[in-house]
Amino acid sequence: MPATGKTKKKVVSALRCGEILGSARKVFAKKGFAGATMDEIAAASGLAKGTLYLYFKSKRDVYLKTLQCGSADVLEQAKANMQANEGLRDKIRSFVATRVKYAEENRDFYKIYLAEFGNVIRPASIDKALAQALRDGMERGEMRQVDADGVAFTIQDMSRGLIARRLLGWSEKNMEDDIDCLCDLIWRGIG
Amino acid sequence: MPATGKTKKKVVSALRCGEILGSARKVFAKKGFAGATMDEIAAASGLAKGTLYLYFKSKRDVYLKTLQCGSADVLEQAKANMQANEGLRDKIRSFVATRVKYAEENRDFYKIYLAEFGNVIRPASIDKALAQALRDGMERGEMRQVDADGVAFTIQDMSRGLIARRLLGWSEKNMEDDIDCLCDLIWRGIG
Amino acid sequence: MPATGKTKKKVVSALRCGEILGSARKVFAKKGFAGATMDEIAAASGLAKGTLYLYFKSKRDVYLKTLQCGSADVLEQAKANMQANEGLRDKIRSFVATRVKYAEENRDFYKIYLAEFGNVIRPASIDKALAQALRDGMERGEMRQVDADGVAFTIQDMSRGLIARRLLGWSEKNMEDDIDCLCDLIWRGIG
Amino acid sequence: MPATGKTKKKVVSALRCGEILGSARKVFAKKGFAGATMDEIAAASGLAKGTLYLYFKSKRDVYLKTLQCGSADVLEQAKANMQANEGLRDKIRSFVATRVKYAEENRDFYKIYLAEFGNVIRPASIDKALAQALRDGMERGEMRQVDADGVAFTIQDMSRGLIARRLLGWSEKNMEDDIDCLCDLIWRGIG
DNA sequence: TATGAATGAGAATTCATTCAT
DNA sequence: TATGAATGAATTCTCATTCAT
Repeated sequence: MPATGKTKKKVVSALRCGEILGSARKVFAKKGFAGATMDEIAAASGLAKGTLYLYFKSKRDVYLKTLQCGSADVLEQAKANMQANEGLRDKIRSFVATRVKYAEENRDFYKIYLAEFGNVIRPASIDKALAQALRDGMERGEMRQVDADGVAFTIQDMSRGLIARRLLGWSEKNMEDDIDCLCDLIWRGIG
Repeated sequence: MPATGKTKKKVVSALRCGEILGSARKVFAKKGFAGATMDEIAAASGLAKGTLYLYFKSKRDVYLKTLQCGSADVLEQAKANMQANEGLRDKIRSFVATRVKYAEENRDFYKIYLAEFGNVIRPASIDKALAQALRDGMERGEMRQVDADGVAFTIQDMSRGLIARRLLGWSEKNMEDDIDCLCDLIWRGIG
Repeated sequence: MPATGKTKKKVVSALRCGEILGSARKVFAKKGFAGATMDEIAAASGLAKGTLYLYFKSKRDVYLKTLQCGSADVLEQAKANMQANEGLRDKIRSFVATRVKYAEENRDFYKIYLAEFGNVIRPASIDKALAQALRDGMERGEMRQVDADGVAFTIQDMSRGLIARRLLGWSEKNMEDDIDCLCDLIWRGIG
Repeated sequence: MPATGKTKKKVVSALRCGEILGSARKVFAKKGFAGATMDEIAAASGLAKGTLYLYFKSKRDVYLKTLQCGSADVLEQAKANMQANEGLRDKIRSFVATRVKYAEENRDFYKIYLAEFGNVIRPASIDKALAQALRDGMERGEMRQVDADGVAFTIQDMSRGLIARRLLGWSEKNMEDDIDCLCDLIWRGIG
C-alpha cells in the first residue's frame, strides 16, 4: 500500500511536471528565457505561481527540463529511425528527416532550442549514434574515409541550419525536397 | 580651424564609442544580453554608468552596435578575400577561412554572435556574395547545377558550425586542417 | 461560499488600497508628486515597495487615485448638503461650508489638491450643481441676473482661496466666521 | 577704471541673468519644475549647461528667481495703476485688470505661477497695497466696514481664478467683460 | 568667462522566490 | 498539496552638479 501510494504519487507528480513543461515550452518559445516570467508560465499551466516551486526548484530548472524533455524525444526517434534503415545513405537521410520533421511538429520547442542552446548544448548521444553509423559505413566501404566525428558534427550543423531556415520561412521548397537536397549535398558534395 | 575642432570632437567621440563597444563585447560574450548589466559594462570600460548613456541610448543600443560593428568587419574581409581568388573552390575556401579565422581572433564577438543571433540574423550580404560566386561557378561549369541560395545557406551553416565547434574546444585538429576538411566535404560530399 | 471567498478577497484588497492611499496622501501632501518617492510611500504604509505595485500600476496611478478618492468624497458631501437646504443663500453657504470643513478635516488631501491640481482640475460636477442652484435661484428671483457659470466658478475660487488661507495659517478668525464673511461678501458685495 | 569695469561687468551679468530667466520661464511653463531639465534651459538660452551655474547656484535657484522676477513686475505695475486712480472702485478694477492683462501678456509666467506656487506664495506686498486701498476706502465711506485683509485676500483669489479660467480657455467672454463682471460681483455681490 | 564631458546618486519598476494559510 | 500576497534585491535610465580645459 505505501509502496503503491508512493508510486501513484510519483505518477501524478510526473504528470504535473509534464503539463507544466508543456506550457513552459510555449512561453519560453515566445519570449526566450529572460523574457518569460514565472507568472506567465503559471498562468499558462493553470496553476498558481507557488505551485511551480513544488515541482521545479527554480526558473532555470524549468527551462533546462524543458530542453532536456524535448531533446530526449528527438534522440529516441532519431536512433530508432536510423536503426530501421540498412544502408548508410538511408540512415543519414532518416537522421536528417527525423530532426526536420520533429522540428516542424514541435516548433515551440525548436524555437527555444535554436535561439538559446542550439549553439551551446549538443545532444551528444545523437552525435555518437550518427558518428557510429558513419564509422560502420566506412568499414563496409559505403563511403570514403573521413573524420567521422567531424562529419557527424557537420551533418548536425547542416540539419540544424535547414531547420532554422524552414522555421524562419526562408525556404520555399517542401520539406521532402529540402531534405533530399541536403542529403544529396552531403552525399555528393557540390564539386 | 573650427572644422578641425568639430572633427576632433567627432574623433574623440568615435574613440570612446569604440572603447565602450570593446568592453561591452567582452561582457556580452560572457553573460549574454540579458545577463549583462550596464554597471558591468561601465566598470569594464572604466567609465561611469551615466557616461554610457552619452554615447548609446539604451542597453539594447549598445548591444546592437556591438554586433553591427563585428558583423561589418567580417563582411568586409570575407568579400575582399573572395574577390582576391579566381576559382570557385578557392573562393569558397577563402569564405570559410575568413570566417573561421576572424572567429578565432575575435572570440568575444563570436560568442555573442553565436549565442544570441547566430540562428536568427544572417548578414544577408555575405550570403549574397557567396550565392553569386556559386552562380558564377555554375555558369562557368565549375560545379554541378544546384540551388545556389540553398547551398550558400548551407555553407554558412557549416562554417558557423565549425566555428562553434572550435570555440567550444570540440575540435582537436588545427585550423587549416579543419577548414580543408570542411571544404573537401563541401566540394566532394561524402559519398 | 466561493462567492464569499471572492468577496472577502476583494474586501481585503480594497482595505489594502485604502491603507496605501492613506499613507500616500500624507507623503504627497508633504512632498508633492515629484518630490515623493515610492520608497517613502512604502515605508509609510509599512509595506514593501513591490507590494505597492500589486495594488497600483505606477506612481502616477497612486497619485491620481489619491486625488480621486478625496474628490469623490467632497463631491458627495457637497451635493447632499446643498440639497438639504432650501433657500439659495443657504445652499451657497452649505457649499462653501462643506468644502471648508472637509478641508480642515482632511488637511493632507487638501494640501495635495491645492498644491498640484487646485488650479487645473475642477470637479466639474460640483460646479454644475452649484451653477444649477444659481440658475434656480435666479428663476425664483432670489438673486439678480448674472452669468451663472462664471459666478459658480468664482464662488469655487473664493472657497478654495479661503481654504488655502486657513490651511496656511493666515486666518485668525474661527471657521464659521470666515465662512460667514465669505458668504456675506458673495451675497452683498463690498459696495 | 576698475569701478567702471566692475559696473560694466555687473550690467553684463544682469543682462545674462535676464536672458536665462526668460528662457527658463518658457521651459518651466511647459514642463513644470520637476519636468524641466537644466539641459533644456541651457539649450533654450543658447548657453552651455555649465554656464548656467555661473549665474545661478542651482536649478531651484533659477526657478525661484524666475518667479520673483515675474512677481516683481506685476507688483510694480499693479501698484502704479492703483495709485493712478482715485475712487476705490476704480482702484480695485485697476488692480484686477492689471493682473489679468499681465497674465494674458505673460502666459508663460502665469502658467508656472498658477501651477506651482499660486497657492503657496503670495506676493504679500500686493495684498498690502490692496488692503490699504480698502482701508482708505472704508475711512472715506466708499465701502461698508469689513475685514480689509480678508477681503484683499479674497479679491486676489477671485482674480487668480479668473486668470486661470481665461488661460485654460474656459471663458468665452472678452477680457474687459470678464473683468467688469468680476468687479461688479465684488462690488455688489449677487443678492 | 564659457564649455560640455563625466559623474554617480537616486528613482521607478520588475519578478524570482518564500511562506503563512 | 496548492495558493498567491508579500518581499526586496536587482536593473535600467535620468539629470543636477562638477571641473578640467
